[in-house]
Amino acid sequence: MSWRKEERRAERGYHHGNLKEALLQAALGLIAEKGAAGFTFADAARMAGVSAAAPYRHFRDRDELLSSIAQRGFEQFEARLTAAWDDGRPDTVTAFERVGRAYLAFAREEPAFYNAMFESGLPVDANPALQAASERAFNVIRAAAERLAALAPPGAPRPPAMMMALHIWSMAHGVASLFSRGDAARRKLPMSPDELLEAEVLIYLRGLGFPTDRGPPAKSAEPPPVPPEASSGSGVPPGGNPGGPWGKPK
Amino acid sequence: MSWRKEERRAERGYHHGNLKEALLQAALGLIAEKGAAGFTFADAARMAGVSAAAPYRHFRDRDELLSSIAQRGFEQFEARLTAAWDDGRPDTVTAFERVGRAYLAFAREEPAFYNAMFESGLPVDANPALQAASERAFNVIRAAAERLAALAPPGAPRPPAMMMALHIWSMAHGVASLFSRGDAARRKLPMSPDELLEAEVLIYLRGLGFPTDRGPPAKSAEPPPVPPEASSGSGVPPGGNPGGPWGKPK
DNA sequence: TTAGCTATGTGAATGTTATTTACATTCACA
DNA sequence: TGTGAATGTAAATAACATTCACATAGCTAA
Repeated sequence: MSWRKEERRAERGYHHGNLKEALLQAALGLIAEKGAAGFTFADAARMAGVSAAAPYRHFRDRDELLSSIAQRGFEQFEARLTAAWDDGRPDTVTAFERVGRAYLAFAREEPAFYNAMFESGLPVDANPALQAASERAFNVIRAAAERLAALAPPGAPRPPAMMMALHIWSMAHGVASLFSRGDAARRKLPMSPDELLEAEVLIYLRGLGFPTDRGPPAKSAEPPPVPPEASSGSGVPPGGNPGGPWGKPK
Repeated sequence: MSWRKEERRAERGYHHGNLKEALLQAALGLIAEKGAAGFTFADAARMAGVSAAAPYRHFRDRDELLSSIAQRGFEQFEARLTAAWDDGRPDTVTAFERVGRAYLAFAREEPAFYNAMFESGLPVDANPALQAASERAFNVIRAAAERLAALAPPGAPRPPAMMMALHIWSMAHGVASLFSRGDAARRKLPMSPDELLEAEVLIYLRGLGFPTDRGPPAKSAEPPPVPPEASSGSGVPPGGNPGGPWGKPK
């Protein structure tokens, strides 16, 4: 077995050629497996087939690797939220819910990124670049909330968009953290995390006086929703549960 | 400085006398400072004035210490939530909100416990005792939701209490995780985490058709709320913001 | 009281990790 | 083709987690 290292070296020569990227990928895999806490700099190096000191040519230290991953995570996160929002098509509420599902989907499908971003204990606001990336991702939610707020029913007081955005964010993050990942996900729930969040958001919006067209107080102030298009695959039939937020799932 | 160890030994003799508890306390302090990830078994031992091997007489390994802390945390958490709920006095909605504030207060005032419980990456459901303790804490929220659900307005469909409980839990957890602790708390918010959560819950309850007596759709189906009593000190004036969930904070 | 069992600590390994340092190998390019 | 910058390596240091053989103290039964 001890020839492995040499063989790999032979295959690729003294220089790796793409070590930085290889380390990021290795770390991503390790974090997905054992969490950011269990991830080890040495392991990543080993996985990339280089000595334990090599990574220091590309990252100041272990934390910088972690930060890089979180940074990249926020960027992909932003991209997915943006795609889900799709500029509010076909209608604001539908698109808004799609953003929520995208949030959960990201947490589920990219556990390593999500872990690095929200559960690694990284001092996000100590790193300006990270801070900014996180800000940009949040701004997608904020912009969506802005559009939603503008739709406030004529009579009702108009809720501050920022507050709405923070509320939605906290719901999505709460559901994702508690039910949509790792072991806690195994807790027996009466419904899937997606359904749970969807219902939560719908009830919340209704509490703000928005027409959600799927529950009791329905009176659309917006052009009627277009037949649902294929949404970013999130495992939930587009359009949600007919019959209100807590209609029994088929 | 090197006499410290001997002196301490002299003070207490060969046996510590209460090492297990001392280790738990030391760990609690260390986790509060540096997070569960940064906490070190050796440090705890040092802090308690014993050798690095001593702790193994009381805990199988570092993880078991962490689990013990999480366990104890869930117990205190349950106690605080129970006290906040106060069996639904003076009225169900008020008591329910108080539970929410207690959730945030715990996250804020017991960062070490909160960290061990929710952010340490401990496999909660791998440990039956932990699992059970966490369950018991959640049941306080669930019981409260049960009572709230029973109050559902006559005409409206009655929401499943379990779903409500999960929703409230996710809101509280989301706000606590994102805004009520550590560095992220420094994010400039338009309102305090307490106010944020209170508004969120009120809007949500209104969305379920509950009279929240502080917003537009008010028609109490319950004996009118008693003048607010002093609630568990949470920095928010008991009774919340008059003028609706998003009335401008004074 | 005391012999001896048990609980609790101690020091000295072992093996692993993070990180630094001095030195080696390549690459890019003047 | 000579050379400086970039990228790797091995070896060394220091801190941990964990284990093991041995030391002490507390307590109990004779």
